[in-house]
Amino acid sequence: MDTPEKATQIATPLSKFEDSPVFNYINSLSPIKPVKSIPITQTFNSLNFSSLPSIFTSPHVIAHRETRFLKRNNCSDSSKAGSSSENGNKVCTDDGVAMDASQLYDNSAQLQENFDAGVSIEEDSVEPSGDSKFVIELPRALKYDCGSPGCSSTPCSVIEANCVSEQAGTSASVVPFVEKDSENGSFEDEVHLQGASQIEQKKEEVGCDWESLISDAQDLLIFHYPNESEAFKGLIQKSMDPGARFCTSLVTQFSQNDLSGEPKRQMVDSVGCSQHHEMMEGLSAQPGETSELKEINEIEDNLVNDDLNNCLTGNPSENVGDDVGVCVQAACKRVPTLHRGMLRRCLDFERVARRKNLNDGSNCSSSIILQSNEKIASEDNQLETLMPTSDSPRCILPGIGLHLNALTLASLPSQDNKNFRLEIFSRQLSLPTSTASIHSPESGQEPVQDSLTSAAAERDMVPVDDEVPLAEDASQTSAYLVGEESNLNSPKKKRRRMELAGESESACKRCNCKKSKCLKLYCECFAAGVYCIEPCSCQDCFNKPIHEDTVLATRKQIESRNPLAFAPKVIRNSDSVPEHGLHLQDESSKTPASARHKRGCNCKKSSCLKKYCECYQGGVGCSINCRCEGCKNTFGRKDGSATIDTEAEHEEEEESETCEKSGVDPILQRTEISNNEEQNPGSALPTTPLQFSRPLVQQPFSSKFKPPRSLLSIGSSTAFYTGLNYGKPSIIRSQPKFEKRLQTAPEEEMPEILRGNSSPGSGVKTVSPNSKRVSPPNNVLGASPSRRSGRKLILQSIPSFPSLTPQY
DNA sequence: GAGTTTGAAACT
DNA sequence: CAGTTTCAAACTC
Repeated sequence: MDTPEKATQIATPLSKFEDSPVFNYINSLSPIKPVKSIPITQTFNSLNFSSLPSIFTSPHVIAHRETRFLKRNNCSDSSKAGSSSENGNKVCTDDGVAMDASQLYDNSAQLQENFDAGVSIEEDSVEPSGDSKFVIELPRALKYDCGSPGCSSTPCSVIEANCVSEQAGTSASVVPFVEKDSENGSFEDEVHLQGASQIEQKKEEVGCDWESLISDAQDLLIFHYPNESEAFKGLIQKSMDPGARFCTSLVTQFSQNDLSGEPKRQMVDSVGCSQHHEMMEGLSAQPGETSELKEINEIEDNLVNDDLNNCLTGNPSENVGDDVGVCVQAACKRVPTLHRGMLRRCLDFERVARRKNLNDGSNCSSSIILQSNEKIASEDNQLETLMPTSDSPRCILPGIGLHLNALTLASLPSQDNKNFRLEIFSRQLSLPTSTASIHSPESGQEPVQDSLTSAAAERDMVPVDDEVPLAEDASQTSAYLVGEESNLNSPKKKRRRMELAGESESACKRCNCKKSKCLKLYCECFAAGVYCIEPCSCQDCFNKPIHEDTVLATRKQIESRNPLAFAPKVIRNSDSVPEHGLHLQDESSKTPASARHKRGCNCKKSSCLKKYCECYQGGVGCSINCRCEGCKNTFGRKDGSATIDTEAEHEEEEESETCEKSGVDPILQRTEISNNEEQNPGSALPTTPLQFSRPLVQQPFSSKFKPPRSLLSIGSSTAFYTGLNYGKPSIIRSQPKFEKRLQTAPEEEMPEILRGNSSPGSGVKTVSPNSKRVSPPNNVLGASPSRRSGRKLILQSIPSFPSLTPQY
């Protein structure tokens, strides 16, 4: 490439310099004899050998990056900036879809090519255009992969990145790219404006195409995943081929496969994008390809997705930025805000968490999903921190569901964290867990199935819930939606999905902060560990990916003040160990609710009957920790009047009524349902029968629970707690059945855990209100216990865990 | 949609 | 640690 020339050029000056009188003089002063430039030249040569453009580019990229950030900030602050980023994400997602389609071909080689192509595309975009954003990320990834000692192989990182992109749903991970792209594309965007506008029109017409795309992609993935896994393996093994081009891969696929049926269609999707793009730009495309594609497109009238595909696929050969820009616009409209926002939101935090978790290893089958997530993180140059998937032996170790706080505290067991993350991701991200799982290279079927199962489980859950639009996290909803998509293509379902999405979105965290800049716990988004998104009507919001540093710093600060600040406010009984004591469950079962508010409320006028009351809002009864006056909490009164099981049941009934309004109850109902499902794993999940056992188990913790809005700390940190550990805040009740069965084993473990982790004091009731904050240690501990609870479920499914948990 | 109420969070 | 202030959600009209 260019490197050799550059090297020579560089070398030349050096040699001249050596010959210069000044140099000689300096040499004379120094006792050390200068070595001639040859070695230096060699160095460059060596670099040349590596010849990874990424290496050279990366520095530039990095340099640009700073600039990019500045730009971002400028743009991002405006609400639109976020949209652009989102769009970008979508674009990436679309690409991912295209990739998936290509994967369907079952040709691992093709898949590899695709991956390579995807990588190359980014590189290409970098070199020619010099567009900072898009380029930046990949180069870095490459760089890290190649250079970082920890990284076993570049391919992995690359693969991860690809996977991320592939996960159409996971757009969140892609976000960084998107933003970059959007920025880069400014120039190009203008050029393509017309095309974009056209696309937008198409989008409007198409309506749900995006979803259909996703669903289609999922379906394909599901069916073909085995191949994919193989392909992934191959990819992993295979070293990156920077030179490979996406177009090439597409062409190859096309030529290789005279595709029939779906494969063709997929091809069309993937290829069509580039084609379409070219056509729009008036660029010359490969003739044969174009014609064929057109035909295909015609055949498939419904593939309005072309727009998306185009955007998604992006024309590698051409400026990515253009495609991105166009796609972004198009994608924006298509993609439900939920997905976008959620994805982005969560991802960033995740990423942060990852950063903090340097130790995360990831090879376990379960980790597969994590890898995908990590890939996402890597996009933002997180690769540095990321450990090679293969490295970590820890997979076995029981992870602690961490919330960001926990992450900071210590290196966490990779697996659990990953799992949690995955779950979180699945929730948060519109992308179904299945997507993520698909990408896992090593996981082979298992991971996929797991993810699928989880998704399926969610689906199952959802259907039940369907009728009851619960206040769910948008993330959950999104995940659910995704899951649905995979299986359900019927228009009704889609509509429902859409509706749900809308509802979920409404349920999704939104803030209206005006003075806090969304950097205080006043802000629900911030408190939940989630970035603010479009739906938020906040002012001067700093809780955006752009201000990641600020957000993190603020979080740290707040955490330093109150380690539990970002912990879920409501803790399940089992999870709540720190406060109530794990053993208490039996005893605690007598308490009004299985869950309790972390700190307790301080209500004086609301009688704990309104959402002003955090306990009530969380769907939990008041406890000793509460300092409320005139408590009438329907979920359980402070005095314990409601504590009895029978009462609890009544309350549940009442709650169901109440909750319908509040939106909390539905969750509970769901949980119950989920429990039933868990009991009968096979019943619900059609997709992956075998793996149900695991997913089912896990799901309860992760995905199934749809904590009440306030409770649901969607954010990574909180999300971890909420969803995984403490998770189920509102769910708490649902647990009764679930817990009772599951806990039999778990609870046994719990005591040990408590002993090991929690201070003796925590054992029973950390009643004192003050203790609320005292818990920091507990929190940490609590996190682990909560994990266990989560683990518990997992453990049942997985034999190995039990042994591990006791250790704690 | 504006205004009020409420209680958590933040501050002193 | 207690008291006060600030803040934004929840609620009411």
